[in-house]
Amino acid sequence: MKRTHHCNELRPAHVGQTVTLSGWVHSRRDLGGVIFIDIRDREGRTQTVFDPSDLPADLFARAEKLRSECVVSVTGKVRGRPDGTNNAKIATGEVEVAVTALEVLNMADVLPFPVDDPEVAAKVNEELRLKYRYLDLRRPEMARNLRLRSKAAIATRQFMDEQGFLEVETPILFKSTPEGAREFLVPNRREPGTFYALPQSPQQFKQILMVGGVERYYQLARCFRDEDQRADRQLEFTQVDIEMSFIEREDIYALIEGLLKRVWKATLNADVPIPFKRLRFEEALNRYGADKPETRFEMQLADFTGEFRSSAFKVFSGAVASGGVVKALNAKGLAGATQGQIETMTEYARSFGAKGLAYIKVENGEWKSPIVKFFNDAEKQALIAKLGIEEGDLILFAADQWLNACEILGKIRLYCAEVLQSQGKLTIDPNRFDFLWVVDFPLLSFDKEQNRWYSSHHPFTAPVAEDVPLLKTEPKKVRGQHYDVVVNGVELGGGSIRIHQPDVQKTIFEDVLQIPPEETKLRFGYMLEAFRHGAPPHGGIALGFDRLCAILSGTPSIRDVIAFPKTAKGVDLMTDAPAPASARQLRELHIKSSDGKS
RNA sequence: GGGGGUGUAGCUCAAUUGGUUAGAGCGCUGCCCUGUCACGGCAGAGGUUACGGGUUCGAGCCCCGCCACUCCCGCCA
Repeated sequence: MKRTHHCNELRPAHVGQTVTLSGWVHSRRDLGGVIFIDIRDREGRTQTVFDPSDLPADLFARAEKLRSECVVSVTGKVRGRPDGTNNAKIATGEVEVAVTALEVLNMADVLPFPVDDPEVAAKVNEELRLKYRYLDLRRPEMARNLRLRSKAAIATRQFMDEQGFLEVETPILFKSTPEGAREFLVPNRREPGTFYALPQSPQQFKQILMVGGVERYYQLARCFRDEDQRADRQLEFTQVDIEMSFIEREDIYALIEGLLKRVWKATLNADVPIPFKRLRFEEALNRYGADKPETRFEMQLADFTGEFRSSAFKVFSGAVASGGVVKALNAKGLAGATQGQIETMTEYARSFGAKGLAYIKVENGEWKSPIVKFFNDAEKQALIAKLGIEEGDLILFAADQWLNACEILGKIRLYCAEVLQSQGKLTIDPNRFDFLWVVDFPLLSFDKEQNRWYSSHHPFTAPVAEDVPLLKTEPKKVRGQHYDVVVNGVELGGGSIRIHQPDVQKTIFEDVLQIPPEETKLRFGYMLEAFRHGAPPHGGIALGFDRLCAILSGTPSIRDVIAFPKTAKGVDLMTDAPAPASARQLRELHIKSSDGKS
């Protein structure tokens, strides 16, 4: 037998038993006469003792040769530690195993980076961690993340099963639907010049499943998007994909609240209060400057459009005159912001097309600002009243079209919070989870360059029933039956009630989105046809499972909750994928590469 | 596609204004050590300063190029 107990199991109650532990050499302390070796497995670690007075010389000699991360199996007797030598840092710290037999299952080369010291290991260059991912995964932090992810997946499946959902797998080899994210194409060997595409999401299949009478579908679905990556975006990722028939928005809210409550309980033993708050899209932008508001701190935006409509400060009154708004934010206690910090904020504003960033520093009872000389008393009083201006505050302004002004200050709000946190002036409890729904999104957005409307979410989103008459007259005012679930400023997922009437869907495609009928037929014909054969009303949602796990694990990067993630350029540093294909493979696939490499 | 950051020993980092032989801790190797758990002590090895150019009497440091990683914008229906 290679193991009788795992390495986080032995307690004083086991004293006297003969046990066998298997695992990795976590650390070795060779005192010359006696050697202590901590054996580590995925559960924890246990100290073993090699005492030469009890051991054959050759066994002791082999123990002397062990080094970090060798794989061993040791047998010995559990005993209590001598007085004063307990180790309170580990769960097995009251006992040790007096070794009588050692089997070296495998030696290990010297490590490229340490895995035993959490503080050092956490700082190791990620490039190195990814190249030697198998070592990285041995670190307790990473092992914990994988375990958390597994627990979250199991809790999801149990909950969805209890709620009567069927897990249905949908194809990975799908058809290109050239709208939305760039897709990965897979050449078809059987017919030159034709391609599959990997799905960006199972969206169309899950709707078809509703037409197929499944009624309640879910899947932990792998999705693929060939877009540039971020800390929270990978080329391939997993979403909890859900679709239900005969429901309204409220049913989805209740389902997801129940699901997230279950997942948080199962993984962190945390109690998530439900129901979640709800914020209208417009309100989220007006108050937090984002459609995924971070609500764990206040610092809300205020509106001064009315107050500055006829201001002597032309930047503000001019913005209002051209249909824009004036918004402001009070970063309490940030009057001491450095020039560099102000510059960073100004860059945020510029990246949204603003010319600059107006601000007021309130220091020594004075308003220090290049613009305050343009303000009259009424304007100043309005600022004081609405923003609660006090000594030490930093006031920041955005004057622009509504969405832009909100988003500029939204970005700056988050940046200010970061700075205030680093200065110890703002504390955000890392164990606090602020869930909320963002609702009442506009169904459509206008693309100025192409002079046409496009779907804010996707073209299958149903309009709010009472807004349907506005579709052809005032598209801007039509609200979609769309909803996003947000936690701590992270968009965890989104979904909608779908259009199930073929005529409404056709109107959206052809009249509103102005996709030519023949193209509609080519791209979505099978869906429209399916909807003509008895499509139930339905709706659904997709949750970003990697993001969910990252939140649970308390890490900002989803790479830390994916066993084998890719770099920003889409490279797997361990396997070196992607790699050139052989000439023979290309020939079979009827592919000619134009880069000259193959 | 664009902007910012990083790259020095196996790992984490330092190196004054451009100035001697590029240092430290950990790790590694050897020796010593019977109660350590960040074991301790002594000694030692280990460097194309990512890479390619340039300026200079002299470059880890300045300039140009390039590569990798990373953060952000664009993009992500």
